[in-house]
Amino acid sequence: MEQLTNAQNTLLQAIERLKRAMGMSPTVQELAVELGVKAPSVFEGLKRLEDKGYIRRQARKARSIEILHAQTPDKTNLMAVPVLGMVAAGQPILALENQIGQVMVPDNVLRGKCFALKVQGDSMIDADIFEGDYVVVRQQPIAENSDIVVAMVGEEATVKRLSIEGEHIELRPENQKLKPIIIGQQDELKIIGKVLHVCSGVDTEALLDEPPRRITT
Amino acid sequence: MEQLTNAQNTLLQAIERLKRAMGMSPTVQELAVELGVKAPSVFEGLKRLEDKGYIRRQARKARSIEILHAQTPDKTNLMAVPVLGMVAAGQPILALENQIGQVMVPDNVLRGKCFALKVQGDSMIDADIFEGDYVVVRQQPIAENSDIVVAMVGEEATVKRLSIEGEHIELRPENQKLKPIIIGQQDELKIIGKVLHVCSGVDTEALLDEPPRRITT
DNA sequence: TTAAAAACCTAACTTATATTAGGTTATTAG
DNA sequence: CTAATAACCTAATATAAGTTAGGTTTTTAA
Repeated sequence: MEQLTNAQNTLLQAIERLKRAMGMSPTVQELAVELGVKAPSVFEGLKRLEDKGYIRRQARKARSIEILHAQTPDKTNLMAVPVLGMVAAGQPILALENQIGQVMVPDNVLRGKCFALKVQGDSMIDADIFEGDYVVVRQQPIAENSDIVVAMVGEEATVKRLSIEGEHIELRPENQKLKPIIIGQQDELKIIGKVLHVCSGVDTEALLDEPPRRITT
Repeated sequence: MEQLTNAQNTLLQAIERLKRAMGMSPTVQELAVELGVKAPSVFEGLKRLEDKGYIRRQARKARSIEILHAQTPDKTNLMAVPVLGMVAAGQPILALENQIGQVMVPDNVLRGKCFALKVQGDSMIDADIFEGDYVVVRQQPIAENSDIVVAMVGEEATVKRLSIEGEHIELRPENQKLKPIIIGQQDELKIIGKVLHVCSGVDTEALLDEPPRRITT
């Protein structure tokens, strides 16, 4: 990979900085302001960075800079969340209570009192929630229309998308093949909480077959 | 939070879908194509979504839609990476070998053979690497200019930014207060690997003070 | 059933963003 | 020292993206 000049280095770092700060790729002009130069200079610099393979972009598209070789690695902040049991995503099976483990969750998704449940069944696969995944749930007694919730229907816990249309309440699976659970006036529905995040089953096998070699450069 | 109409719901879902697929917020026109309608219709829909508090945007800015209430939660895929020891980010202190634990890392950052090291010292704080953090390292004997690397200088392991200018090699701290380590011709420098990611120290205290209440809705 | 709101359209228009042209001034490598 | 490249500029231009105006049709709620 080809060397970067000073100015190119500064530019690449500015892209990373702004991207982090704004949560989106900066525009050419935003970079120009940040660096105290004019837009065409930035544009030229971007072409060089692209030639050298550090970034990729889509011609004429706004905010389309993709960083291929970040100068500074990203950071993840994980928090442990207790796993309180299983929850059926297909046929409702089991209930909650008693901690059976922990999952790690990026801390920025957590809000309020959270816990996790291991998913059984395949009724939410279109929402990318699969058997063995963990749903991170914010404990709350009320939910809104179209929230994905964990709810008790009678004695069984389930994950579904909540649909409230006036008086008519349904728990809808996210799976073409399955039918909604319609909640009648006399059915007992308890909202346990709202699903904030999904963690896929953890693969604990070591990535490292051999110990790190030490080779002089 | 106010109810969404059908069309608004479809729009919000399309925003989420495109955002995931493209890695950036879609434009009004891209949404129009996706939904098979014209741009002004989308624009109108966006205003409604904003009024109802589901999204936020910056007037006239391209790709500035921020989702405040996602319809479908994000997913994290974590993998366990073995922690092989400590590494000084200030004064080089200790070496590697022998697994002392594991850290969880989002799987998309991993490439090749990876392991983790716990960081000591504060020489890389400007790169957001703090004492107690874990650096995720890709094992490789060669690195490029401006990579953040783990390297052995004599018998000590350290994390620094590698600077190669022709024959002149330096290990530069990312901390205004500290000086670079200059590598002479006879100094022994072994590159252990490149830092791909940083994980902050894990907070294991439970988030849940009380067990989930069950309150009927 | 009827009025209001939502959802859509076409046709501009404005602003933002990317890009080109053509030049000057540093910097770098031989 | 000199030629080449990089880094910058001003001035325009082209295209993308967002927005407005004014209308029709569909849906929703009273």
